[in-house]
Amino acid sequence: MKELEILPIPLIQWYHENARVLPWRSDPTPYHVWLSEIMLQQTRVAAVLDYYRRFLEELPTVADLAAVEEERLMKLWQGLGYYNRARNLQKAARQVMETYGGVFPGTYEEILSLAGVGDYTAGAIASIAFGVPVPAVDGNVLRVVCRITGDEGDITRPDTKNRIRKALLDTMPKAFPGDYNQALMELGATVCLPNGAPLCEKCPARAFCVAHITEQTGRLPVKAPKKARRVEKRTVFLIFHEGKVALRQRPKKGLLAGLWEYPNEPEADVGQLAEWGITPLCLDHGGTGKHIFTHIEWHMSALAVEAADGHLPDGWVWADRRALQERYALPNAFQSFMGLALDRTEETSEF
DNA sequence: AACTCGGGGAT
DNA sequence: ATCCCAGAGTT
Repeated sequence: MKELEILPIPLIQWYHENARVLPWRSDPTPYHVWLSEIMLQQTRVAAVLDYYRRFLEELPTVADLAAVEEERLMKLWQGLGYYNRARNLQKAARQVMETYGGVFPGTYEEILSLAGVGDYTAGAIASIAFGVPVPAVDGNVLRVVCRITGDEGDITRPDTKNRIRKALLDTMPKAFPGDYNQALMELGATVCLPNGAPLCEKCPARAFCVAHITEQTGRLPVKAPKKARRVEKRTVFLIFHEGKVALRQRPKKGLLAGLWEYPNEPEADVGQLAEWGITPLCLDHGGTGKHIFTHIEWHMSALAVEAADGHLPDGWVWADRRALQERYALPNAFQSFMGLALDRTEETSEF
């Protein structure tokens, strides 16, 4: 592993010259670093920027986050995905308030004990916000290290990840662990790109990178193939009455847990409305939509319904246009029906 | 170890 | 279409 011993100085030099200007780098308090790291889990920098700004604008401190209404929290997270990150974020904020008296803990083990914080995120917060010399091994770091050292290990395997974490711990510059960890990630995000398209001419490790020298960047890192998605057909019901649309809340666990949605069922028809006690006055096609999750693909066909009266099953709500836009958190899966819903809802005085 | 959990941008 | 992203929690 002698490549990792040579790496720190040229990499840190490169990082100081090429680091992107990012909002969580300008004032890296533990709260800022933590929030950014949670938002950045499996999510690109570009997708996070606006969410990060809006979130801190409304919830500038850990205490604010601990106290905010869940419905408002989910609205702030709407569209970012992996919604349990938001719930765990608040759970952890309450841990910080109650267990640590409102002061963000500074050791790797304490940070790791927070909800939603795993070994990567604990390492990132500890090193960046507190200067603790621990690695932060994400997908970028695995790719960079496997290429530079010519590691053939399957990066989807925990033992490969643990081996690389240990190698980094033994070779990282202990004086500036935060910059080193961020430099590894920055290199992976901007130069050592995936899918065999790295910009090796720009890489500070090009002189000693095993994958570059032996022309194996297209093959490394080794990664086991992932399982195929399953397709689900769903019928979506856009039910209107007096300028409002019917919404229901999804179950507390599982896919899109706790978010609001237009009622939908697997391959249902108008008969479904009777089961809900809804009398359709007129029916239209509401268009179609496709949404691709990581492991599921929804093919949706919508029915637009004008209801004869205001009756709905327990727990469902009538949302006017403003509530649809500003109150209820809907997943992006239903975005293709938003245009029709907005057309057929009205602003009302209620909220 | 395998599975679940979003959404989007790049190729 | 496929890959993969500053991964973590559950089973």
